[in-house]
Amino acid sequence: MSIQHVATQAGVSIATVSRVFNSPQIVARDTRDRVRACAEALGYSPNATARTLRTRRSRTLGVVLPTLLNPVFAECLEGIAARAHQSGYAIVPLFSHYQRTHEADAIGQLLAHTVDGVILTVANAARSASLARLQDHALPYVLAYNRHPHQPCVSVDGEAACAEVVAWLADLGHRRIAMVSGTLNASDRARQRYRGFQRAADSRPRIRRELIEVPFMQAALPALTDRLVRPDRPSALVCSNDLLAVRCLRAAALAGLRVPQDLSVVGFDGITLGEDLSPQLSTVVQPNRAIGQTCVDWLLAALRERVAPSASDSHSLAYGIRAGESCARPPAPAPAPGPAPAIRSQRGPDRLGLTDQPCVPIHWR
Amino acid sequence: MSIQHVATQAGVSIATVSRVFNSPQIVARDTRDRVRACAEALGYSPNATARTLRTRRSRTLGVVLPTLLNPVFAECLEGIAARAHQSGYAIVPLFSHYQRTHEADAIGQLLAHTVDGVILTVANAARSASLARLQDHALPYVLAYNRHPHQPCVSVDGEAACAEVVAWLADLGHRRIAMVSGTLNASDRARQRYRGFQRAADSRPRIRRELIEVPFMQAALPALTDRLVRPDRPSALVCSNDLLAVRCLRAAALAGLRVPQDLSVVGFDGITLGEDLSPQLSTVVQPNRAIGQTCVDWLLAALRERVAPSASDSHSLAYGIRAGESCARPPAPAPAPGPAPAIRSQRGPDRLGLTDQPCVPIHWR
DNA sequence: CTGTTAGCGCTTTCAG
DNA sequence: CTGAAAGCGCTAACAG
Repeated sequence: MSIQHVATQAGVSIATVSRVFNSPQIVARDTRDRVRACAEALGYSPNATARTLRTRRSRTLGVVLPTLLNPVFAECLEGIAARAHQSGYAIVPLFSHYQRTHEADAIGQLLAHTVDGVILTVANAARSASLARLQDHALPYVLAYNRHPHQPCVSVDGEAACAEVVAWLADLGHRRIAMVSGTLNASDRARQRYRGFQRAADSRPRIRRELIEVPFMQAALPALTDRLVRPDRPSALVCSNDLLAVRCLRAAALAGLRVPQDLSVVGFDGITLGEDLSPQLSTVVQPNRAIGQTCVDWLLAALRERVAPSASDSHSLAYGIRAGESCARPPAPAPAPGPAPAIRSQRGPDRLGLTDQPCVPIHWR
Repeated sequence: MSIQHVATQAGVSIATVSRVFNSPQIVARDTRDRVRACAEALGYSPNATARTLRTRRSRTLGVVLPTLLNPVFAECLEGIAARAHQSGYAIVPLFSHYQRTHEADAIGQLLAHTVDGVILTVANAARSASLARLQDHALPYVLAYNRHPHQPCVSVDGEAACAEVVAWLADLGHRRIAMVSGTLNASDRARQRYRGFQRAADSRPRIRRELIEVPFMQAALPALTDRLVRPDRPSALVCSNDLLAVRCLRAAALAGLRVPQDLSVVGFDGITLGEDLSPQLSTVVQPNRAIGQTCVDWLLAALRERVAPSASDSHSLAYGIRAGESCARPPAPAPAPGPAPAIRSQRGPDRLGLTDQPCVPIHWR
């Protein structure tokens, strides 16, 4: 079923049929109607491949994300897919699993597929072979989640968000606060969040900060549990992502600690499932869907105007902080103001409980 | 950078260059090496679009899934993407959000894109306009998660799994068991699971079964909580999926019920996050990744052999049952054997706790 | 073993 | 307003 069939059927040339589909207004009313009727009757729709070959525009966007196993990226991809579909674009997603080689691979594939543009999240926006390659080929792209002054990025200010979280925990009375993160080396986003954590902690003299780096998600549970059973354990955990935060919740349960009475836990990402947990996860909420949609909109606008997205137009979207129920005052508050602390001594193993004092909301945006 | 450039550079015809990339063995060793060197030097890689137009094979697979917001489909898509990539195929995913019209839409897009085959999950495999359309166009397809005797499906026997779950709950002493499901009308998988639930419950005379149908995920929490505070509440909940199960856990907490002491909850899907919950979610584990991979393998094999995947070759993959920690004997066991039941009367609101009696594992596969 | 040639289905000048 | 014709980059006969 090609344009030729429709043309002969309608008694016109293929050029006319083409016009009917691409610039209907320049075709005479009745020929247009006739062609449309024939196309409809034959069930014809223009072949996207031929069109791409001819116009050198595929109406296809490449997407490179770390993994769908983290709901953050799944939500983002949903947003991308929805908006792209609305705009008549298809997407070709590839996953890097946080590995540079896969990242490079993916770019190669997309280049061969003549996608019109690329949305991607890289390990390190500062120096990425992938980005250089895209530039070489003059293929427009937008970074999602990464932040870098010289790259076009759609993201949230994770550094500020983490600083804010630390400030609130400090105000609640926490003195020993640990950041729980995946390998800092593997992700510039994780480093950014850690930087915010450091900055805020160091700006307050009485805070003792600590970094708990868990290289592999599998090994996280025992590592965390070990840390939490020691007497010098932190009273609050700031996690670099929600998946890690949920694991911390589990580790706390295994260590016999109640959240939030014995331990406060804050996540980062705002995955939907966190709202259903008990205690509900306190977390920094990123607008994942909006990040995806913004990337698409920006990229398509750039395509329309034939200019590459410029770093100076980068979007920093607003984040929110969900108070949740996993944060409260520390078990032994600072002696300064407030009622005298009651030391909790008997703590049954394998016990979890919601706070009986109302949770102090941290902040909403 | 086209085949022409490489050809002139290497001093051969474009046909030879093409051969070097498609059937290297029929090209003389040294011409082959020379061509390869030139291609490499020029950074040439064959244009996929032109190749598709010519060969009518795009090395692209269409994928239509309900949504990525459910980790089940995210995991499945990961599996699909990984295997497709391994085999040199790209994927074009589209999401139906459980709506027939979107499903049809998606098929239209994929048809225009000349994908080589389609992997999809439909609302109702028994009569689906989408499947009919694919057949009309002789586009090979495989269904994921759906089960139907006359369709090529890769799935798990949800009916048997649910029946098994009910049997074990009954053996634990549960008499009032409810199935919690999304709209049965919207999904043949949900209906299948419910059928297993019914069958198993009805085969045991003393079981009182009940269906709690929650049309919208948003409305689920109050509906469930309301049901759980009533004195005639079920002692066990069999949920049609893990997301719903997690919400049940939340509803139980809000209703002041401890899981599993006061209420047992079983999920379906085996999402990874369930393992980190406290109590760890008891659930039927589906091999989501393997389902995706199997779909790809089957479809590509069919493509290779130029035959459409046949219903008679459908794959029924093994499921597992994760014992977890969210199931135990009911609070007031049947009077027959065992110790006399202690009625729990004072139950503080907003309290959660892990079981203090060890959880009875249900089963592992 | 290699080159020539005819399209795949479509868009886009250029004439009329 | 419409048609003829020239390709987009590549593959696959068919000759040699």
